[in-house]
Amino acid sequence: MQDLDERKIKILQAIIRNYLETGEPVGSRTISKYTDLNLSSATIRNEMADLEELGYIIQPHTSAGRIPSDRGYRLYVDHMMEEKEREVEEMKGILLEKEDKMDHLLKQVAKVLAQNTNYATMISAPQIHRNKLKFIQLSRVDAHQLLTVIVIEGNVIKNNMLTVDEELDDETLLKLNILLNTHLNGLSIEEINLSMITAMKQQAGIHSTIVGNVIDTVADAIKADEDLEIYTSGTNNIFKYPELADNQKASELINTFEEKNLLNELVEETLADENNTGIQIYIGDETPVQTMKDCSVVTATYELGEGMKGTIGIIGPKRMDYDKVVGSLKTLMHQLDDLYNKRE
Amino acid sequence: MQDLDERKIKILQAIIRNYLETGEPVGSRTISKYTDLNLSSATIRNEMADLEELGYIIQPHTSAGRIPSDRGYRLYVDHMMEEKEREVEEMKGILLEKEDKMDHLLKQVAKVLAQNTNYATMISAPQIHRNKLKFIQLSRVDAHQLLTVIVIEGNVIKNNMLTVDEELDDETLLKLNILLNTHLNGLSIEEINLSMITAMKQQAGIHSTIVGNVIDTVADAIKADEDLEIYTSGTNNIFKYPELADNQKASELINTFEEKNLLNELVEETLADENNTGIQIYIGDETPVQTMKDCSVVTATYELGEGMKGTIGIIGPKRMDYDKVVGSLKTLMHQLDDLYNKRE
DNA sequence: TGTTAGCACTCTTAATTGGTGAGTGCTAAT
DNA sequence: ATTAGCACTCACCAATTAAGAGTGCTAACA
Repeated sequence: MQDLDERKIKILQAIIRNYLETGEPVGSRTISKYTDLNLSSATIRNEMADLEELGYIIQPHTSAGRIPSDRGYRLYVDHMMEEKEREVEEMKGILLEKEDKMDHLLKQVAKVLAQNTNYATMISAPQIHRNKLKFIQLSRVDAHQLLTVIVIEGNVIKNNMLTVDEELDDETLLKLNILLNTHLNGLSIEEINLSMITAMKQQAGIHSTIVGNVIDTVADAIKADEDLEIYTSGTNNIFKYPELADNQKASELINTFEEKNLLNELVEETLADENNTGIQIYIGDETPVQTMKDCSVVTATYELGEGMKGTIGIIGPKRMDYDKVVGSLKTLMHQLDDLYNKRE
Repeated sequence: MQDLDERKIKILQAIIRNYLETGEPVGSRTISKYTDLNLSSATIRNEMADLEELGYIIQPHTSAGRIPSDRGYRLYVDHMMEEKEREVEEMKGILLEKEDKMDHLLKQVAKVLAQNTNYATMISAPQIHRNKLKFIQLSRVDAHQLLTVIVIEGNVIKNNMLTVDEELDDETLLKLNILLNTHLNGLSIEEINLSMITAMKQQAGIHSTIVGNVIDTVADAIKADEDLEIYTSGTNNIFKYPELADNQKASELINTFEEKNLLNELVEETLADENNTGIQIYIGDETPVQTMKDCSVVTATYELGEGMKGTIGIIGPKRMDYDKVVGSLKTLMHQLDDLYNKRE
């Protein structure tokens, strides 16, 4: 950056802005008119030659205009971007509708964001970090079927249906419930050890199998949360950008969005980076997901309180409208905050 | 069909078989060698001219070979197909793993089927027709939070967390539970009428708000089941077939798979048709989903007992390997049957 | 009468060519 | 330091050509 004077920066900025709009290589004459520098195309050409040597722009072939390199984009998003005010009223309306089921909410967010930006989006369900058991309940649904309900901190609810051989009367059921709750409440999965389990089984007497089953269910419930849920939307938006729309790339990208576990790295990388304002930008090769090396990825971390953090990602071409995307994400994060405060 | 003699049928069959493999228009010389008819290409040409006149095959342009028309495909799947034995061992293994959560199972089925066939697949969650309430339970999770658990016939479980102002002691809770269950058990949503609700609220006294909330939850729970869940997999398989892989079509198809509600028609159409062996084939324009008019769609109805019916669909190019697909679907349906019997 | 060989014809596909225009790099003049 | 001017490059497009596959038709044949 120190190797760039004022004028070079202005020119680079103009090149990037123009390329973001058109997607075509931009030539010296265009810049000469587009900027208020009042320089001839020849001068611009000289400057552009410098910029190319410094690695900020690239010539796709000998006599074409220039396009920004990854390094150029990086400089742009780091220093030259001006965040515009975003109009996300539409988002507001939709989001604030009554949406009490988490998965619906997340799907909705992904969808609205995709429609709003015209890029592909993903959102990961909040990860519960302190997986403590809050509540267990065993109920008899009919003669041989028991329903296990488990509530984890953060009000995440898991169910399981259990088929049992023996018939249980109300009193036994109550006893089992008390047994389970007194022993397990407030514990995390690591804190439930074998001796505790044997003790409980002993107290349960002939119903020890049930206790065993319930504990399995608890284990499952907490484990199931580890392979985190990811929702995506607007994947077909990639077809709007010719540089991503060729069969090879499109197929790979679509596949990445379908096999959502391929997005895990993205989520983890985003969550790992703590020292940021909440928004990160990966340009081209910087991305943690290989198949997206021709894209740019903008991610944000959202938090719904109690340490429930999740990741939102927007995936588009390198020439994505960074200002707009960052703006939208920021607005969205505020709205999620509001939503959480209302919900509690 | 009556207008086709033995030889014409053999030739048509050969054309279709060959085209299914190669995807290229097939010429007279190829057929002359491919079949055991021992006819020269000239004779074949004459026959092909006839077949074209009858509408079973098409010439993409004046001097190319022939490809099957929709009508040709139709004749093929109706009469000329020979179902081969399918090797679906892989499927067997994966499916029979412990999968107690319905949505996991369905995702798994879609995925395995997609890998097995190399086409895009979809599966709809079984629709519960008789939506009767089986069980309701209100539990106190902490001071101001109540957990509502609702079990519907077919062991579908729904939860909702309820925030209440008043604190409830155990006894009141028990009373409310008894109140709710005695009134509502075994009822379908249509059977819950206003007078019943007022009666319950009256009995609940100061806790009538809670009763109201619970009933809302019940309504939601049953309603949520109506916009049926659909899972898809292998959408990027469409890129393997050039005739579907151009940007326009691919984008539309991907979008159809993402906006799963666009697949509803397919599910409904399949479920509506009762008088079949369980497998239906839609060729080209026959499909109920407009965006798939360049595809063929093979659907099957599966049943998990208690009238819980769902639909499996395979979407691919018209030149899909019908034998294989039908075989796979049949095997799969048997396996689902087995699975159900084991689970109960 | 059904089958076949032969041939002219059609049409797609791929490779080649030439022209055009956008854009560059360099030089010399300002 | 800036700019005008000019030769040069290269992608893009359209037109041309050649090759190859496949057809339809006719005439000969069994």
